Amino acid sequence: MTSSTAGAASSGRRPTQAERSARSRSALLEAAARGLSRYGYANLVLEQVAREAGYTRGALYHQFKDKEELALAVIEWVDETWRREVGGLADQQPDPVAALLALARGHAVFCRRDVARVVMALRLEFSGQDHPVGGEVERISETGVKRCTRLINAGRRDGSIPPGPPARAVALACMGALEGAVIALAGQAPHDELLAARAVAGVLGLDSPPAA
Amino acid sequence: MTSSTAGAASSGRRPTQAERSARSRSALLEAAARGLSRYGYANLVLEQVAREAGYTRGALYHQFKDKEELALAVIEWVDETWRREVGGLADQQPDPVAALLALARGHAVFCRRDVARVVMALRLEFSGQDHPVGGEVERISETGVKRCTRLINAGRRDGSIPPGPPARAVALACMGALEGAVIALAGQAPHDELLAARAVAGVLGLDSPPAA
DNA sequence: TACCATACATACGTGCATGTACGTATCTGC
DNA sequence: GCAGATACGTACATGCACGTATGTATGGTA
Repeated sequence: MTSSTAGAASSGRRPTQAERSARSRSALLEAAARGLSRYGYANLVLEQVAREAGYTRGALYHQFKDKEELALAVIEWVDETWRREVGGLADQQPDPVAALLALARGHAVFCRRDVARVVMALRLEFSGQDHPVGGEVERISETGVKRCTRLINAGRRDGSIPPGPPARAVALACMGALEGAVIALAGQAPHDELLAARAVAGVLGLDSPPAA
Repeated sequence: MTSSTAGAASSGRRPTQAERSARSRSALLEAAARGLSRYGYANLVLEQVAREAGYTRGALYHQFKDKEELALAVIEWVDETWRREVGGLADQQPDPVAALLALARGHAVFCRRDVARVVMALRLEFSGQDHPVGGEVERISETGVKRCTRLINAGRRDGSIPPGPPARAVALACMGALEGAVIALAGQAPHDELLAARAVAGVLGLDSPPAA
């Protein structure tokens, strides 16, 4: 009965305290993500987060140093998930245009979860300040823009993307339009995918992409 | 010398108290708009608003009942300006597609001022709540979407816009992509106009619009 | 000039959310 | 089983920003 030392994730009758801790952390993280997406950072009330996860603020302050660290953990978690689910999708495309469109569609699907608006909400809330949370959001957004910029430059070299404004400006508009459209649609499947792809295609200066 | 009863807006030596009041109100309103755009509602500190306008909180609470009424006044002011500068531009276009593209370009130009993000910031902050401020923002956003929907339907009837997802979904994506792109570009003239127009054209399913 | 209303500044009270200190229960190594 | 650590709950203290009450000066009016 005490063989719950390792590997007994959901089968072991007695959960080890490491598992308990991880479960608590996950639950709190998910609740915080939902809360941040809905209310933003300033309006996020930690007691509500803890209650929604089935705990009290005591548990929260045991897992995270303070509100800021909680938010940073949420951001990192969302970013990791995004890179896995969306970034990977774009990486295995043959040409730049296909990668950009896959990125758009993947992001739309990714944002069907309520976690969608975390990044944009926090970016808006902290833009201009030099708050650590804002800085982190800015950082991961910047990597996205950079990736987009590289794809645009590649597409322009091989002729699949027409010339136009500086690649960085186009990339900024791309990501912005994508996020804006997806948030406005609020996960209205299945149109979100098509419309997201159309938005980025339009910004890139391409003609209407295939509806499939 | 006491002929400052009426019409002596900026010429009268002694400003009447109605003028003084109006000036104060304008200054406070403008500062509040900048603040809301930068920090959102919750993070907006009224003392900072008043100080930035050259007053104290006393003046602010003399002009506005409370924080909420101040925010509502800002929203109304921004909305009126938008309808005048952007809505009018779209109204005098001959066909629906031209109107939608004019709307995109006009919005981009409109958002070169820092007031740009007020609406989107507040909409994100209050989405899901039933706060009066959020309701008002929702209301004016809805009228924009409705206008866009009508234009899309008209364009589809006359064949200038291809069929696709429900007009309302397309309209939502249109406005979202437009706002997102413009915010991301942060007033980078002159590319913002072109890229905004491209974004909406893409969402509508049109081919690349003229670069002019 | 005397009086009142208005515009604005200052001072105070209050609520709410964060962070911390402390208490309690459950798990692990000996 | 027992001592230590770990997970979590409870209670308290602090700060910050809002809203209000009060004071003061300036403009309008008789």
